[in-house]
Amino acid sequence: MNILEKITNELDTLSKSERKVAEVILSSPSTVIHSSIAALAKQANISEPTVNRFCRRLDTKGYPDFKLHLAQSLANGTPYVNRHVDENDSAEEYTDKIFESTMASLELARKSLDPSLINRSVDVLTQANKISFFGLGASAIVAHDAQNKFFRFNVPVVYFDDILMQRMSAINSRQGDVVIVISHTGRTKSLVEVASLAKENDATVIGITTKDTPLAKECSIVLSVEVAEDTDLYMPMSSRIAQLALVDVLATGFTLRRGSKFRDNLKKVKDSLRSSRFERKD
Amino acid sequence: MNILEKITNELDTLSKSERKVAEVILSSPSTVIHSSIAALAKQANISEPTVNRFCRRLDTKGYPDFKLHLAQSLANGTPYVNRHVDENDSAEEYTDKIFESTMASLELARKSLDPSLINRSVDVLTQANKISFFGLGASAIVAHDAQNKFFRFNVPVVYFDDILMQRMSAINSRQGDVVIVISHTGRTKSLVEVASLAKENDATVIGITTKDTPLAKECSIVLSVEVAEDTDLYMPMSSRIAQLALVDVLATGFTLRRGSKFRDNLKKVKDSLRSSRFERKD
DNA sequence: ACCAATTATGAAATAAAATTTCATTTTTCC
DNA sequence: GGAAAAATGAAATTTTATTTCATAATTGGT
Repeated sequence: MNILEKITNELDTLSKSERKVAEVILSSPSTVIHSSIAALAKQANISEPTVNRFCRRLDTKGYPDFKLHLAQSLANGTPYVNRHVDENDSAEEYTDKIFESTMASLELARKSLDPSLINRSVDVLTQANKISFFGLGASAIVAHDAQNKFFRFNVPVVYFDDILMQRMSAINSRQGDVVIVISHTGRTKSLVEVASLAKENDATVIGITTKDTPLAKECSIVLSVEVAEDTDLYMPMSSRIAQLALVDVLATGFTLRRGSKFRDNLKKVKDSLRSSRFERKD
Repeated sequence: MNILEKITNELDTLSKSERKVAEVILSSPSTVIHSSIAALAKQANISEPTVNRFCRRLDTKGYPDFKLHLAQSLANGTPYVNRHVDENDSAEEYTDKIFESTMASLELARKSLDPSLINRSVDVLTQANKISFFGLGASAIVAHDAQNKFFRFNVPVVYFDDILMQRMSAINSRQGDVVIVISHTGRTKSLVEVASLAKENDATVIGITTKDTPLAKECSIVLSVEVAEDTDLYMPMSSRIAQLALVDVLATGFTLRRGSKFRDNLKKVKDSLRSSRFERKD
């Protein structure tokens, strides 16, 4: 949707003269939005009709419409997109790219989440006798984090990143227990089995995973987190951050549901750490 | 700066006819950016020069320039900002707020990072004999995640979230070892001590923390991650996500520095997981 | 390497859009 | 109530964008 990206993408479908136009625009887009078609044509050393044709090729109605699109792309910097890290990127470049991809993933994840399912999950969680978080690999970190949050709520909560412990725990679960299984791929065999075991033992199984996967099929509630393909460079990156944000959402929902008195309690938990820290001398 | 806000603000300094223009624009700004001055004039039941005067009153150069500003205001609706979760928020509302705050934090964190320090950190990491990640509480999760990433690089890497193990490990460190200490507050006493011990034993200490804190003072390199105040509702939320993104950046820097052959290796690590997963039937 | 066919390009003409000028109307304030 | 000031729109002008069409460049076939 971003016109600047589009120009970059279509660069090789353009004719020679049109490419000249593209280059002038890419090199200083902010100047162009204040130029007339004549000025731009002169800058690029080509004729006005060429500029016009260039605009049309990018699916805009003409030059003024193109400028509108360009202005929108320029507004607010660039919206977050997945830009791939490149072999020769400087530290600044790959830092920017990673952060931007992460933000783009969060944006996408947010859009793909179904609030009514979040609501149901929070319902179930607030009424749980016991909450278990299971994950492996990168998702283990998310489970770990979830435990760190939920244990503050003074609810029995466990987290396991060990297959055997997960199995044992799943088998011991019963009605009223909530098991949250985290897996980006939704295809990790042992986790699918754990989910299945927990379900057989009447626990409510919430899956933080991708929809339409073997794991998703075993869950009572599927919180599907969509993440752009191939953002990750052979390591889980964006997916786990989206999952963590989702855990934040669940924890927040939980505290809201419990009311203000409960939140005072959280403050106490936080304050209890004070003695372990150096004073701030403000 | 936002032209729509500006119109609203200046509404009472406008003349009667100009106000008609303002109302038409405010009621459907997205239509206006595709209208000519004549169309807009007709819509508002006033003449074209009035539209032009209206534009000038808003400090734009004329109608086309005004449309440009309008288009920019419309782009990207709302930039990511910290919006506080409210007592009575619906699931959808607090979900959006959490995700947006997270994105806002990432944006801020990115801006506050110094690429040259990232570069130096990557330098040090690629030459390390051993890498240790230490954190407690929410930062333990970040350390855990970092281990999960760096162990793929086939470098000796450890992670501890236990004070005693951290101390012992720090005391055993030596020249060529890199110790990464993670703490958002930078004031956790035991972690500051661990950093100090590691430093005394000639390890390079990298702190992922807030600058100008007791921990920062003990570090050879401080990667300071700025996070907006009081985003967090008695729990660390945004801070740890920004730290995780930073870990991604370091890991990415590491792989880039090591060249393409190294990346083939990563692929192998990833592929090794295949047998533990259900096949995808695409 | 040549020549038709296709495609790309720009000069000039045309059309569209925006702005200025100026006469008329409306409002303000004594 | 009426002169001065401000607001408004019709028409003229200017600026800007688009279309048309003739020419030039490129491509693909032999």
